[in-house]
Amino acid sequence: MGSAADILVRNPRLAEAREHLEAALAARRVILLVGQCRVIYRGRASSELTDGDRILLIKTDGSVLVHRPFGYESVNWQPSKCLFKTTLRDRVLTIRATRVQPKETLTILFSEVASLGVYNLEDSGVFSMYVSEEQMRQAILLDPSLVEDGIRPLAEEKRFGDAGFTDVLAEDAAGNLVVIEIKRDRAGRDAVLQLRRYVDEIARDAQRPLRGVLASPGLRKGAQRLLESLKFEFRRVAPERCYDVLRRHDQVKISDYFDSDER
Amino acid sequence: MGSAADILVRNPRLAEAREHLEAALAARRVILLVGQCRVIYRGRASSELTDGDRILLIKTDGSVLVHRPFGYESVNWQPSKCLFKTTLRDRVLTIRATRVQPKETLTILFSEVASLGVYNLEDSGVFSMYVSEEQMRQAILLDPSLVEDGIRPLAEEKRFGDAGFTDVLAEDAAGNLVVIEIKRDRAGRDAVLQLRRYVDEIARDAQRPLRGVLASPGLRKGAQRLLESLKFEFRRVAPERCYDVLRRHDQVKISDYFDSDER
DNA sequence: ACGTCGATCTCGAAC
DNA sequence: GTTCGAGGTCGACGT
Repeated sequence: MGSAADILVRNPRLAEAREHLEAALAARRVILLVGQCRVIYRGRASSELTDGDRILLIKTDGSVLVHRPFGYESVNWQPSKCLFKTTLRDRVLTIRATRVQPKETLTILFSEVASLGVYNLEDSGVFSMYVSEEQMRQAILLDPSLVEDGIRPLAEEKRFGDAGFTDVLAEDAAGNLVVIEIKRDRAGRDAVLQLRRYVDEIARDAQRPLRGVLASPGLRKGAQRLLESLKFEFRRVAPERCYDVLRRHDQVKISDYFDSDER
Repeated sequence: MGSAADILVRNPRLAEAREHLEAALAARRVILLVGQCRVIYRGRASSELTDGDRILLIKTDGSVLVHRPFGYESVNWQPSKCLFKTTLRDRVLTIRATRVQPKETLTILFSEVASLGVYNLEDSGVFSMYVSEEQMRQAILLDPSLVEDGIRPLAEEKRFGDAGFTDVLAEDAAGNLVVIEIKRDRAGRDAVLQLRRYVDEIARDAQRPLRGVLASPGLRKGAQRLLESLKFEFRRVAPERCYDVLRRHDQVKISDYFDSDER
């Protein structure tokens, strides 16, 4: 890494800040600007934020984040591929980030800059997450007994009309079709309704009895009742067991998912 | 603001960085740490991110964000009210942010620090946003002709079972009940299903004919067909007209929503 | 605490 | 381009 900070200045004059900014934007560097600003957004909605101290982060892909000193979420933002324009007038440094589709603009007006950092960051790190819904699905395909003994998956990612994909379509020991909806977290009513959509869709073409099964670590309150009223079934599937299956089939890279003291 | 940056150091040794960090965490300052790190998350799910240059932002409320040099979203994070612990061992500066409920920990392991900034930021700015779904609802309550002439809202925020709230329940000129579902953006199939849920819920108790109306700026593709098959209606309601109504009733503070050159 | 729903949601995948 | 579903979604609001 060496010295990743190209620029790191405290309380720069606005003109100086603008010069660094222009060069950094042209070079597609990561920019951190901390100072007093107000923010205007116009696009899908409109917003205004009056003066205060904020952190502005501009990334290499042209995405923009404005953070207040508190709160997890950014107060204003712009996704990647923004076009930038800076102006300096009347002691205000204006940064405008424009997105084309949909057309929206984010305008940040700095009246004071506490610090400006410009960085040349290299990040080719690999990000892995466990256990996603997709991994639960893979585990169930590898070992369908996670859901039910004697069940056999019929096709991966089979599509039915506009209703989207069923998570898994299978056949049980008795020859019934089984539509399986998977949730990585406890399933609520919305998951049951989603299952119903898939079941309805498939029922239109199916020539044999059809079962709807919700596979998840648990059920939220209303889900049980709704599930019963629709004659669907619930199968408890713990992410831990899915992980075991994946590991047994060497589908998982992570080494210390359950043993690490980081857990 | 004066000098909001308490600390701003380039390439600090890890021990120095840790000292500043500990003091800043105790003082509840905003912290910006840029450098090479890897990240481990354990909680509702698990994730690992191998080495790379990242931006770490810790806020006054104990929220944490780890940003890669690209992408709008943070790669790892922790919501507010985290507990922190830092350690320095084997040339690695470890920052651990723990959340109690749900129990989850985020561990960031820095091997190099390009810059460390500690800030005392003041932000009492006011954030205003237009036009939200709630504002569209207010506009429709103020001027129901936005949806249909002769319609009269019956009650705000009337509740029905666990199904949640209807956006607006009204009575039309003929005395029918009208359930109105509002969307600020073009409405998709999910909005129609949501409307059905409210209509079904109310139909159980209603003593008179019931209509379901979807009020939004437009319809997505599948929504039209689903709407028709369920015998519901669509009413085009533009956010701009809602804004006009709100402004006419002095319900809006913003001055230049449509006239500003920021638009 | 849990459940529901909106969001400038973002992001990706399929069509 | 559009549509659809996942997300450690988050956050707000209500029970």
